[in-house]
Amino acid sequence: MTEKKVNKKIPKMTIIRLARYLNCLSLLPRELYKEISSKELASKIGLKPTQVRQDFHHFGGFGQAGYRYKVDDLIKGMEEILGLDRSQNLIIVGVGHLGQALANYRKFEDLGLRLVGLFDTNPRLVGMAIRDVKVRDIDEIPDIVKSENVSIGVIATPTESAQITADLLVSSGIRGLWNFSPINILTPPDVIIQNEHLSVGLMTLSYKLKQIMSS
Amino acid sequence: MTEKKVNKKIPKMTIIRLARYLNCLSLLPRELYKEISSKELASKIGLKPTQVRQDFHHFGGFGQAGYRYKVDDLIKGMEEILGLDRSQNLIIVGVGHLGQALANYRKFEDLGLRLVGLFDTNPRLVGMAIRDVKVRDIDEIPDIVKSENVSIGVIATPTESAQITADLLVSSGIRGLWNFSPINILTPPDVIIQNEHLSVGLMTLSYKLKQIMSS
DNA sequence: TAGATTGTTAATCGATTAACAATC
DNA sequence: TAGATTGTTAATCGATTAACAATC
Repeated sequence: MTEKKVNKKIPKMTIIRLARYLNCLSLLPRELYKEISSKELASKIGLKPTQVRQDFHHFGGFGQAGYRYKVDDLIKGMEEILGLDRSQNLIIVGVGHLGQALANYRKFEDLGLRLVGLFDTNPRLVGMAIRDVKVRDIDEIPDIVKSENVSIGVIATPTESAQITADLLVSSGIRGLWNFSPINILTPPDVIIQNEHLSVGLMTLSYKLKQIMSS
Repeated sequence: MTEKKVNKKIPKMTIIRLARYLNCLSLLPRELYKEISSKELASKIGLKPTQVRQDFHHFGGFGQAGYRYKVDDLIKGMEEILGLDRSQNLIIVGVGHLGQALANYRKFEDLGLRLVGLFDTNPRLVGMAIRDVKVRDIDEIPDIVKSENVSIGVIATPTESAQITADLLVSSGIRGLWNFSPINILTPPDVIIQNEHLSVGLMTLSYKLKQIMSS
C-alpha cells in the first residue's frame, strides 16, 4: 500500500471504526485467526461486510481480491494509519482513583504508548510509585514534558482543576489531551482534545433503555 | 410539547448531542444563564446554531419563535427525553480503582441515578463501604437486583470476568449494561449495552495528532 | 420598524449499502 | 467450474446546512 488516496479526506466515523477493528483484532486468539474475512470481522462488531471493505478502501485496501485478509497485515496497516507505530510518551495528571485506574491500564503498551509520568498536587501522593512510575508534583510537568518528549497528556483531575491543568499541559508543549473531566476544555486550535465524557454514554444508555421499555 | 413527532425515529447522533447539550447546560452558572440562544449553545460545543435547532425540532422544539430558549425548559425537556426524569437504580461490579472512581462519580445524582450496590469477588473488599454503599459478594447480585429494582449494571471488572459478569447481570434481570472492559460482550438482543471502550478514544486521538504533525 | 430569534422546509452534502467485476 | 472473496463504482439513504417565514 503506497501513499495513494490519503489526500481524499477520511470520514471520522471510518477512523473510529478502524480503532474498533484494531481493538477487536488484537483480542483475537492469533493461532485461530491468521486470516479473517470482511464478513467475519463485520459480524464481530455488528457491522455489514461492505462497510468494512468500504472503510478499508479509503486506504487502498488491505488485501487482495479472492483472498481473505491477513490479520497481521490488518493490524500492521491500522497501527500505521492510527500513528501507533512509533512509540509515543504520555503522562497522567491527577492520581485519584481514576488516575490510578488509568496508570494500571494494560492497553497502553499494546498501543505503543509509554507512561512516563504521574502528577498530583497532593503531597501524600507525591513520591509514591505505580508500576515503577513516580508520582511527582505538577510543578515538574514542564521539565518532564521536555526531557521525555511527551506527546499526550491525560487529564484525570477533579473538574475544578481541569482547565488549569490543560493550560499547564499546553504551555508545556503538549498537543494532545485526553480529557476525563465533564467540562469542555478550551484550548488553542492546534491542540487536539479527546473528550471522554462519561455522562454522555450513560445518558444515551438511559435513552435506549427507555425506548425498549416503552415498546 | 405533546407526544407528537416521537414516531419519526430520532437519529442516534441527535441523541448523543442531546446528552452533550444537557451536560453543557447543567454546568452553566444558572444566575447568568436563565435563557440561551441556539447560537450561544452551539458555540459552546463547537456546532452550528442550525444543527441545534434541527436537533430540537425532532422533538417539536423547546422554545418559541422570537424568544430565546429558557434553560430550565431545555433541561427539563431533555431529561424527560433521555429517561432521566424518573430515578433509576444502578450497581457497579468490580471495585478496583475504576470501580471506586465510578462509585465516587458525582454525576450520578445529577442524572437521577442512584447507586444501590457495589460487588466484588475479593473477600478483602467485601464488607467495605464507599459513600455509604456496602461492597457485597457477587453472589448477592440477583437478590439486590430484585429488591432494589436495579435497571443498570456497570461492568468494571477485569477483562477476563467481563463476559461472565454480563451473563450474571442479564440473568438477574438487568436490561442495561455500561461496559468498561475492552471486549465486545455478547448479550440477548433485548439487552442494551453501552460500551466505554477507552482505547478507541485514545486511538482516534493518536490519529488526529499524527495528522496535525504531518501537515 | 429593524434586529434577533425559533421553527420548518428544502437543498446540499456525506456516509452507507448494493451491485458487480476481478481474482483466487 | 462453482463458490467465496476483495476492490470499486454507483445507488440509496440519512444527516447537516441553508434559506426563510413567523414571531417577538
